Amino acid sequence: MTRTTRGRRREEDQPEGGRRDARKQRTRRALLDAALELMQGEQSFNSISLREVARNAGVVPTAFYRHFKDMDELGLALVEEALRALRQMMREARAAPLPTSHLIRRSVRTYLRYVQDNERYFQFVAKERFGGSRSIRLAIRQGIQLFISELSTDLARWPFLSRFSTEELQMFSSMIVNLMINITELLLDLPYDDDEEVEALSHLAEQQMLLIFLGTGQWIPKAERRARKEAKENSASNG
Amino acid sequence: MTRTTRGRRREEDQPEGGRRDARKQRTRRALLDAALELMQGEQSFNSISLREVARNAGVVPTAFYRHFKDMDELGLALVEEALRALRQMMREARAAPLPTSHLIRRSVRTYLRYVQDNERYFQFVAKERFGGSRSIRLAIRQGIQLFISELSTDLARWPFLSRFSTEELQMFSSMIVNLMINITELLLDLPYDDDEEVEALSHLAEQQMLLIFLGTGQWIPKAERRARKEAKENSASNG
DNA sequence: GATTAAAGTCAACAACTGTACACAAACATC
DNA sequence: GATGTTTGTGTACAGTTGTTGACTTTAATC
Repeated sequence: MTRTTRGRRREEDQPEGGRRDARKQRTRRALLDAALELMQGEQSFNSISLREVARNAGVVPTAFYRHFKDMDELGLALVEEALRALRQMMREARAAPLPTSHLIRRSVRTYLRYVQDNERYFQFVAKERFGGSRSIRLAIRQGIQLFISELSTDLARWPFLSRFSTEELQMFSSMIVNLMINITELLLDLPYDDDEEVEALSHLAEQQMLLIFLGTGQWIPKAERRARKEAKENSASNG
Repeated sequence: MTRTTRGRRREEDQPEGGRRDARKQRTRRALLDAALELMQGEQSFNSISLREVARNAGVVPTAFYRHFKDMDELGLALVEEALRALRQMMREARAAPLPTSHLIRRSVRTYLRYVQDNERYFQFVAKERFGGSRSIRLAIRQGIQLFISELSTDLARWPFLSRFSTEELQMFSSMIVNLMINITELLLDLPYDDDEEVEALSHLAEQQMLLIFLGTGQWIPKAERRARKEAKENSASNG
């Protein structure tokens, strides 16, 4: 007759395990999903109402407050979820490093596939990156910055990029990230997932990345640039 | 006693000249300005209300309908104004071509100055590029595409870029434009116009452009690439 | 100067919004 | 099994919204 849950008495044990909490998490999820759903259309985040979200989640408006004090708080939760998922993907990609052959090709495709699978989140982030409240914008910006930094440390391990300063690597990374953000936004604006169009976007992204890498090949590191300048001045004063 | 305007009787003459029309244009402007003003804060375009705009323009809500049938129509008018101003700037820049020395430096600075001077419009466009209604998004996208095309034809005149196909030039142009869009958005998000920060952004933009141009220097045109491949195949079959 | 058309005002409406409060049900804990 | 807490419901209220329709004022036209 005693429940299987009899064992755990102390509150510290599995504080998120009860039936009650499961229920709570379920409607919380429903609210988040409802918000994402509503943003699939023309609406932006601060044009959708608390009531609309509640209605779409199959819950009465006042229940909203049991989960979020504000719409803004819900918005931040969405940003957090989106960026966490992205970081997760990055970490996995790093754990199983691709062979250098066709590396760009593969990682671009993996990424775009991921965007398609999590379209709603990316839709949200794209809209709120500049349209959202200050706090939301900041959260997104920080997420992107983190992204850039991680890519930067990855690039540092590439032999033909090792001669650059972290500052320069950051610049390269930010260009690559911005490029991918741009491609992402093009992908999101496709009327429907047309495989041919996605293929074209992949190709475009690859080409653009290649161009940047070609650029880095010709880039003269800051340190060297200074050295050359000094050499030139010396030869001028000597001649 | 006869007014100085007595001369023009026919409606076809100067259809926009009357005192009445002047008044109309004035409140129309007030409405547009009010909308821009309201968007300076946290709000996005479809979260500001018709009444709010009218109130801010010092006019009763119903007067709005004498000028726009919709908020969406007002939004499109704003896009149109913003893009027209931008095209105007481009045309002037082309009419007085800069000397090639420090060309990048100068044009970047001219552009960023322009963004600062027309901050409200750029703020609006940045927010609505992905947050707005379908029609607004489309209008903005078309404007950007036009921008890319014009830059592309300009680049075609540069000697060291003349060997590329229009398709390739379009790609280079789109990268440069996207780069500048990114810089623009960074500029708009500065808490206040801090000259030092603006200077840093200018420098960043220059560096990034330079990297792209270095990349084009190494880029093998599609036509040549095919030729080389064939040559390789021939030497393989001959050897 | 009378007539006509346009630009703006006023009052009213039904619908929707965020939030407060008292309440019912479900569950955890003793 | 009684008690207290948590999660969701129901009702209510004061504000705001978009849009109508009838109105005044203002300027252009005959």
